[in-house]
Amino acid sequence: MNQHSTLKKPKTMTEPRTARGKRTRDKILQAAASEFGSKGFHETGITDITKTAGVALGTFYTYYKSKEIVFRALVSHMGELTREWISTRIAGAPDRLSAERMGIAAFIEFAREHKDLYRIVMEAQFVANDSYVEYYSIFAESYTRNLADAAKKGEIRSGHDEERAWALIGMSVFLGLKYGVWDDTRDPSEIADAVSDLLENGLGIK
Amino acid sequence: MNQHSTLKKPKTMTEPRTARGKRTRDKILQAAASEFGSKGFHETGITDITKTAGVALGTFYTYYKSKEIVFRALVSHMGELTREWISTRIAGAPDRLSAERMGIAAFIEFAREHKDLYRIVMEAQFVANDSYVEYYSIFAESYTRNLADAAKKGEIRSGHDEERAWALIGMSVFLGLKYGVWDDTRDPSEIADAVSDLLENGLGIK
Amino acid sequence: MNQHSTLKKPKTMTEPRTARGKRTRDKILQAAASEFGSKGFHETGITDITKTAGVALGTFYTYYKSKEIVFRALVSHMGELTREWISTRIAGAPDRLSAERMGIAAFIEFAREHKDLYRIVMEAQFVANDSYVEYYSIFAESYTRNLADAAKKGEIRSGHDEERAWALIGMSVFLGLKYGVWDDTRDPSEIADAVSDLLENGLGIK
Amino acid sequence: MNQHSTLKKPKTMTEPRTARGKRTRDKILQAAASEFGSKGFHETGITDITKTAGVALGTFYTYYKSKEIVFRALVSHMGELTREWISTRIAGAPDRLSAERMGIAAFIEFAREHKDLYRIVMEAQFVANDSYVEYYSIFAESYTRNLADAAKKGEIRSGHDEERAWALIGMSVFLGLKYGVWDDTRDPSEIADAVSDLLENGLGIK
DNA sequence: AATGAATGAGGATTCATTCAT
DNA sequence: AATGAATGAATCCTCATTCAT
Repeated sequence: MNQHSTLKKPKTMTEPRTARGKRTRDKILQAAASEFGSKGFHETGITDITKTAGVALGTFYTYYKSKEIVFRALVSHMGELTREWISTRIAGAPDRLSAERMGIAAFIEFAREHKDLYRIVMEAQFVANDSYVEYYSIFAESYTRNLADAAKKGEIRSGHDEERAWALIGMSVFLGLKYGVWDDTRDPSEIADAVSDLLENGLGIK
Repeated sequence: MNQHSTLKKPKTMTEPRTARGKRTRDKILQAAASEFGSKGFHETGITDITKTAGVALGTFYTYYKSKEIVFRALVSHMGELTREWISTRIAGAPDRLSAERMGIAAFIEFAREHKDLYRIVMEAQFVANDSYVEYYSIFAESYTRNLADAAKKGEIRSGHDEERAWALIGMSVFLGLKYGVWDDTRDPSEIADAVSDLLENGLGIK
Repeated sequence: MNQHSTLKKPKTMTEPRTARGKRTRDKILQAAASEFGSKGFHETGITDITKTAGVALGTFYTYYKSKEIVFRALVSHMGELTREWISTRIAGAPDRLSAERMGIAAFIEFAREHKDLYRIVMEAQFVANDSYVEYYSIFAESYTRNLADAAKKGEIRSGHDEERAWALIGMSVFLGLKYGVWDDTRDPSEIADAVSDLLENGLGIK
Repeated sequence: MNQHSTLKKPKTMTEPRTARGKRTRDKILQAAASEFGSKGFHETGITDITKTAGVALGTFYTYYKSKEIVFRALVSHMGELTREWISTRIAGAPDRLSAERMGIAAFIEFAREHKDLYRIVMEAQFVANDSYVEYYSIFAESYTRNLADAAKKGEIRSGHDEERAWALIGMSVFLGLKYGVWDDTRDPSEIADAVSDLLENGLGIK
């Protein structure tokens, strides 16, 4: 895409070389997460971020080339966080079906604990769509693999794994939105149980 | 029809009084759908809309008080369209299970035919969140009712209908995104079939 | 001023030819007075005027070439009104000194009764300065004449009449503003009496 | 110093923190005075101001929240300037009558030297009426006190001081307008002398 | 590394006026 | 004469980004 393999000055972008620098860069990232999360990308100004971070306006650009760049950083940071969160919580699952139930509860809890970050991911669709696609694609791939493995082990019915993976992800995402973000009065594991039957046995009679 | 009887002074907003007026207002709405859909709310300027509509800049404001207002109009317009689309397509379903399968296919087709409008609805979350919540809440309510009715009739297993409804909506939405918007090479009914087994029988063995 | 003795179409400006027309033109002028008077020239839109007048937007331009034109019409209309009002009220004055006292009271009353029009005249300074200058110049001239006559008759001390005229006008205008527009709780003739001594005897002792 | 502790979010308005900042803010204020003064509030664009000030458009908003805000700043700035100017010039007056004569001359001179600022104050009536009222009210109060004191000392006839104060202010303002702004060919002190007799002895004979 | 002043492209909205009916 | 739809120039203000200190 770079037509002229430009020699543009490499900007002032710096990986922080000092501990102080690292701290500052971190404060900014935290602040960005909080501001983007609560006000959204477009309603958040760089000054909102720097004010929250307690640094001067210009300092922002010492660590991030642009507003969009921090946003992207946040999204991939989120990806890692989510995966960690979920995998930690389903680690002890005896089989895939239990893992699914635990995963749903974990997802709702995650959404509830990290409403802000949850929002950031969704907004990525409109700010940095490639990050968004990537985020869910990584998810879907590993999900697909898990289903395939489980099917092979005979823990679940075999089927079209990719499609099932996307379907299940959509389920979790919306349950996270509804019972994590919008209505956080219900007990997550209660929801998980409620949907559990659907997962295990489907809608069909018998 | 006045959704949010805001007390702001009514400005000069007018329902078109002539046929010509109605035509113009419609051209603008169409143009807005197309522009918002392809570029997103924030990247779309009023001039983009009016250029596409083939009217002068000021004409926009003869029919819509603000950029956000058209956007909202579009979202609720979408709500109606989607519900019509789906209900038309599952009209002949013999039972709920078939209706679900047909509904998924219909959803994917809808997303594919109306990629732009699909995007608008999702972006509503960040531009007019109340419209977004309303959009899905209406959906969920009728979905919940349908499940309850079907359960009563013995067509499906009985269960927690609201939770199942949200889960199923999430499923459809993501399948629409994945196989309608992002990857439109697959046959929608093929996808519907693929997920059908999950719906009917769940993941559990036997 | 017309450099090319232009053949520009004479616009659609019409002296109303029908009684209905006259009525309409008048409703518009009344409405303009009321709107300009209460909201000021810049805050008043043509639509405010036509709405108040109960006619359609376009109708305005059937009778007045522009917003500024009505405003000017109003200012000169005002000039006549004021002069009438004052002269009526000091008609029976036995001498200039009495006339002055009565004139001040009349001025305050006028300002109070016609707060809106009073405001229009003052705003003329910034919208149609020539009208404003003319308005006061006409006033000042006749005032000057009156003083000269009175001095000749021996009713008042002789002096520099033009300067005195402007001074006295300023006095009235500010008293009208203060005790007519801003604070209308005081009795106008009481104010006139209060200032009367100043006029008659000046500030000097004896 | 916060006059109207409005509850609006404080935006990013900043008192300049550097000397350079102070200089810039001042250039802008000067430019605003000159532009508003010559073209009036509504005919002056922010770009007119910044061009005259020799800064970029955005810089304006670094120092003033809005067009109206600078205008108000100017009006109160004017209040101080006028009071200083006058009080300096009548400082040596042996008594109130002399002070009055000198005050009138000073006022005319001030209007002549600061035509622009003079205009701004008058326009305040239509742009920021509260500033206008305040401007003259402060004036009237101190004027009233001065008259009362002088009367007590026996320097002038005693009378209704508030009313006299407003009358005298009106006189000065109009003389300033007529012989300061509109017609600046006459000698101010000549005018003052001309009106002096009116002030000292009134219109009455003997 | 940190600061905050300066920049100016960009965009939404208003409104006097015109014109076709 | 009356209407109201259509026009588009004009303008205020925002905010990401740069730069001198």
